[in-house]
Amino acid sequence: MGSTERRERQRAEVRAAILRMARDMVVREGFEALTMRKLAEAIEYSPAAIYLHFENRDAIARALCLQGFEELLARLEPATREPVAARRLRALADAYVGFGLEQPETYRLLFMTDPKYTTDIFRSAEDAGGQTFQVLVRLVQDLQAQGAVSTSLAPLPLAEVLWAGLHGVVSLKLTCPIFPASSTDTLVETFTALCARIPTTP
Amino acid sequence: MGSTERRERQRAEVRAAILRMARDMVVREGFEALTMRKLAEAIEYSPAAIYLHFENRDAIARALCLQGFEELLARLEPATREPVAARRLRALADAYVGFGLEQPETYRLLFMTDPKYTTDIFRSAEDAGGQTFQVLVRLVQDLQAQGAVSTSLAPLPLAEVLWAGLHGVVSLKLTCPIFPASSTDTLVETFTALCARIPTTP
DNA sequence: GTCTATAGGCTGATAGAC
DNA sequence: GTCTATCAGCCTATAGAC
Repeated sequence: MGSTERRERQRAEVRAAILRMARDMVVREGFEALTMRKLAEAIEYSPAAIYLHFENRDAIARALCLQGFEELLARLEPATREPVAARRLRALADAYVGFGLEQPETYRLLFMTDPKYTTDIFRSAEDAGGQTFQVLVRLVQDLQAQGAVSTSLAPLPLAEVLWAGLHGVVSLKLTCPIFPASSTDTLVETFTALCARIPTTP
Repeated sequence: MGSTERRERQRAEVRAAILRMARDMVVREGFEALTMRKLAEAIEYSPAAIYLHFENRDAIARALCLQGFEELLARLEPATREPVAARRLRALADAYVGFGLEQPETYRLLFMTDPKYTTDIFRSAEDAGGQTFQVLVRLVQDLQAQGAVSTSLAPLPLAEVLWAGLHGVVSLKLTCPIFPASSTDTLVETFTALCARIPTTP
């Protein structure tokens, strides 16, 4: 009797379809434009059907955030393998900013919409938020070990400031298309240069 | 016959009352919660009356942005008078971040809501946005002249990165109350230390 | 100028039939 | 499980009476 399994599978498929479509809609039109009705219509179900898989709209947002953050992590991953800290800084910065600008609406949902969602990412500790932050802490420690950053500054706030700086560049570019007149590349270049000077090889 | 003047005055008073109440509501509950109905009720007029003074909700938002940005400018002004560039950097940073955290909903409206509003601030060139930016450019030039920032970086992108960094700190603190675990003061301290080393008096 | 009334939409969420 | 129908509310904006 594999009928329970089949039902489970079908159920999971509907859930996945809801999420896939929700993601599409958010990417295209932003989270505000994601309504239960439009979502239902898009997957060709009635609005009520969605509530069998998600408690409410917030639950969908949370699932999308989790997914979005995993995409961000995946995007950063290759850069984490660069051994020279100063180069790793630049690679991570490029990857982070690239993600934000290429997926503006996802980025907005993750970091610029509701404190609730953003907080969730960082509260689920060891996964999403914590992992990414650890990447930055390690980077800062290596930068200091390799003489690119003053050791008189504490690594934790340094890593936080690093994140804040990148977030500032991304979010300003997103909410104010005309202000930072410099290209994204120039901004990242300038920011990373400020953060870490290239160590003089002795 | 001063009756036209009286009418003009009354008209201006109603307009001012609308803006005052709108500001209050935004400060208390955020821009999203500002609706024409609630606004009308609060000033004890009918919704239709508001449309005699403002074309639509967006026009109110623009007026509030202008006002908010002037408040920000006023808040920065004292710091601009500090002659030692490194100290001015710190004073400006404190003032900027202080404004953002004390008036979170105003800050959100100015810089984190709709690109349209934020863009307006910077397009009206010589006033609001441009003025503030000039303050930062002058700061960077002085920092370079006083040996606190490398002259190998261009002043314009440097000033933009400075703004982005401060914006990053404020907006992360606003949208993610738990993430930057460090205190605002520590973050600003760390950020300004990264931006400018204290020049060694020769 | 200010009102009432209303058009013409939208929303999240749920009860109850099948 | 899925639907239809609907509740109960919100919104911006405007027409037309006073």
